[in-house]
Amino acid sequence: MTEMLASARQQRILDALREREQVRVTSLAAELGVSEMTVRRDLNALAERGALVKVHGGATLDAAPTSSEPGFTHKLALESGEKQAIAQAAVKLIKPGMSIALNSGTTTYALASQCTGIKDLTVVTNSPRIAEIFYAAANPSQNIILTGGIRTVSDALVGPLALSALGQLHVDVLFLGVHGMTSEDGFTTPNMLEAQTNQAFIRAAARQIIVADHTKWGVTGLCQIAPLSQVDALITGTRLDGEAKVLLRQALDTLILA
Amino acid sequence: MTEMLASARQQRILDALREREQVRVTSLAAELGVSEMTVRRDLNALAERGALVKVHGGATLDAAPTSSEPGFTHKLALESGEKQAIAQAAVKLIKPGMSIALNSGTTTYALASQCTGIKDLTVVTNSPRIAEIFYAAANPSQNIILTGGIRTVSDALVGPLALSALGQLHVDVLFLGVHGMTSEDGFTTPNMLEAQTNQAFIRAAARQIIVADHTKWGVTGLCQIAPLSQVDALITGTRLDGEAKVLLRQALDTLILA
DNA sequence: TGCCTTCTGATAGAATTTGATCGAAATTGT
DNA sequence: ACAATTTCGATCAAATTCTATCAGAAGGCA
Repeated sequence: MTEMLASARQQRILDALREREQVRVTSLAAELGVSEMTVRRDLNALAERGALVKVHGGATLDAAPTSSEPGFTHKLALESGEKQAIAQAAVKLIKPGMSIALNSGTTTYALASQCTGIKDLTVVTNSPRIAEIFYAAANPSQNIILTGGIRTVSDALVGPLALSALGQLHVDVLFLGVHGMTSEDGFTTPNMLEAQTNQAFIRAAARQIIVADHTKWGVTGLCQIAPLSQVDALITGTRLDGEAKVLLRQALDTLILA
Repeated sequence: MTEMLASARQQRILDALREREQVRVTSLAAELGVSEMTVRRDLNALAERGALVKVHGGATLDAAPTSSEPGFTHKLALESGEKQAIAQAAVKLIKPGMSIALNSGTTTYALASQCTGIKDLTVVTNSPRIAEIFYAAANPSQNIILTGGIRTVSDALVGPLALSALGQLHVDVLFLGVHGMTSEDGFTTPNMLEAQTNQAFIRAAARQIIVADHTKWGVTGLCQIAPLSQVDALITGTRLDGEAKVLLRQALDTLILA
């Protein structure tokens, strides 16, 4: 049997790995007809490039089960009638020439996809996906600013860079999506870094408008973004429960039911 | 057997390559009835054109074992053999645990798509599309930092936010794609804001490595990023003309021909 | 024919790859 | 916890491959 090129041998190791999840040095040496030392060197080379992970006796694919991230599907945001209604109510508040901010979230995503036609709009967002909507629309009169930072699983850029960026910016209106809201705990989110970033959003905006469907009421996330009274308005769905309406009207200047 | 034209011989090498995926110098020399030296020269010529990638002992169509992973490979940047070879040479310089920076560009994009498997890698980039490669790969040991800013048509985030972000960061190695390079004008780009951002990239990195295919030599863009001497190394294709090699070897510590 | 350019082959030294060996380290069984 | 077994990494020598360089062969042109 003719000898095999080193690169081909490494390719076969990866193929075997994908098929078997796990390979042993001894069996690879036998299968490939080379010494164990050579197999070890190949595994080292591949591991150095991150193509596999070495374990005692062989190698395995980078386990990384990547716990099913809830994700963020295009549909999810746009299929919901309530989110669409909220977005429609919100977009009426946006006029040409304004500057707005949108944090990452499915409701703000729905709002963004209704804003691409507005002239002379400046948009600040920490969501690459929301930014992508505007990039794709390529409206030359619009100015899209992405905050930078590290991305969370829910597509939000957070961390020092995001905070630093938001500290340098001021917008007319912020539309903020949240994960939960209650009378006692205010607006909350499950991610501490996102909460911090959202607080920076609030400081950067002259007016704060929360956009949240009715299912968010009564939910408390890990970390508070702000008490109810700290924002100017809330846009939510008509299905919101009656008691909640009363409590929200007390705490907020404006409650819009879409 | 009548002798064969050089071009016909190279064509037969390509045919054999398409059929077998891999060819070795010794067997080609025997099959074609020429010396190994001639085969090597043919392989070099074909590699310069990007038609194949040389490996020890022979050549392959696409030697990057990592690129065999099915998935998110945007053809546009990845189809060029020369860019692939440059990316392949560059990725060898990246070790697990390092922090790297990638500016926006097709060559850095090709490099990024070969880096998704490297463990404990921190990546700073101003390209949403490069960031997206890493987001999609979702390697939990990797840390992806997007600089923020305003996006140019060439997918680069620029402006005050980008500069501010890069001013706060320090990475081990920068891989910088450029639009042009000449002896007199150094590395250049047609966009002034990108030039400014790229300068910030250079300041943020302990080592600067330019990645550019041979077509960039002799081209001068609107705005200078840096003189040749300001960077540590250049990775380019072997097709680079001889005089350029001399000039670059004078100006740079390291010239890598991939 | 004589000269020049291009291609090819040969050679030598450098670089890479491979296999073997051996002590160190890790795993397993008791 | 201890010993036996297996596996790992470092090192050296051999083999293979690569690059650089020189010399000869083939073809074009005056």
